[in-house]
Amino acid sequence: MLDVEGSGVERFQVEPTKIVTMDFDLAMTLDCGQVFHWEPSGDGFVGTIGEQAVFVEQRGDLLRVASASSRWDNEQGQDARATVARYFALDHPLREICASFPNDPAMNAARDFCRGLRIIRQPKWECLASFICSSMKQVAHIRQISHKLRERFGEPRRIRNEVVYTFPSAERIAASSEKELRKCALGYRAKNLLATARQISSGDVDLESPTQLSDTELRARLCDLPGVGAKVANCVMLFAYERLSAFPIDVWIERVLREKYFPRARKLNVARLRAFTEKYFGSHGGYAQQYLFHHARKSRAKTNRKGTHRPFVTVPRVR
DNA sequence: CTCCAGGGATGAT
DNA sequence: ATCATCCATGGA
Repeated sequence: MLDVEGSGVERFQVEPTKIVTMDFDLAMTLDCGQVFHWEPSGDGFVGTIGEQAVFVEQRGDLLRVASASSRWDNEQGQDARATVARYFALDHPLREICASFPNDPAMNAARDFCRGLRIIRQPKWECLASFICSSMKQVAHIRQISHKLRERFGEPRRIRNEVVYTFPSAERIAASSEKELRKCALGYRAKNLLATARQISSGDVDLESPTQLSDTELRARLCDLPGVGAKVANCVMLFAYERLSAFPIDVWIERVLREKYFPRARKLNVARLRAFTEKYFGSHGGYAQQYLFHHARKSRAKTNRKGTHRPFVTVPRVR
């Protein structure tokens, strides 16, 4: 396994600094299913932003930040605050964004529930790879896959007496094999992740260049990649390309749309739902989607499939 | 144990 | 163009 002590990479700690925030809820932002690798540490969280290991802790409107990285990665030193502020999109006008949401009961409930949730700016490859692995997986298991990929193929970073791992580059994944990837519980997704990594590492596809493409063109480019369909493409557009109108439709959102916006409707295929979401939720549809998603997931968790509360607590059977 | 999950690719109507 | 199946895996 990887030996942090003996890896030969010198590291240093940046002094903890503070960031003043407004309309930001760190825990909810990290727990809403848009990103999969942050872990609780003390009263905050540890994770990586690109190649940097980061600790973040929220106290009211204050964010305490500490970071560590390899020496040559961070010559400029104290820009951890700028890195964190950009990653968490603290510059998004959240008040205005929420005010732009449509005024209906489901949306209002979600907006109230998700106060302070921000759509973050993720590294493109990391986001793309994570969502290729997300197909037919629960959030908890995507987190497990992310962790295994990092542990096996990423680089260790020490932060606050803990070890976190960077997300492996496309080159590193491409140099792997389907067999190795399957050890990370990827199942049939291994083939897609490997094929996409190869297209990127070969230079055939550049994730950084298409930033000036239209949403439609960017979506088409992403859908050319193995394992990427409309849903995954929209997630990557929203979470990594800052296309805030992208509206991923997964099983949760489809359920919300059917129940809250089309109760008792026949002939409701995905195409019709898409037409509706694009005109109804507008230019910040991605934010609206994430609020609806998180609210549905967190409030449905304790109820059964019929949406009614369980009449009694189930007791584990003693064997 | 059973159910189902931030779907996509493929082949059948 | 729409619809049905299969694909692996493990958390709840």
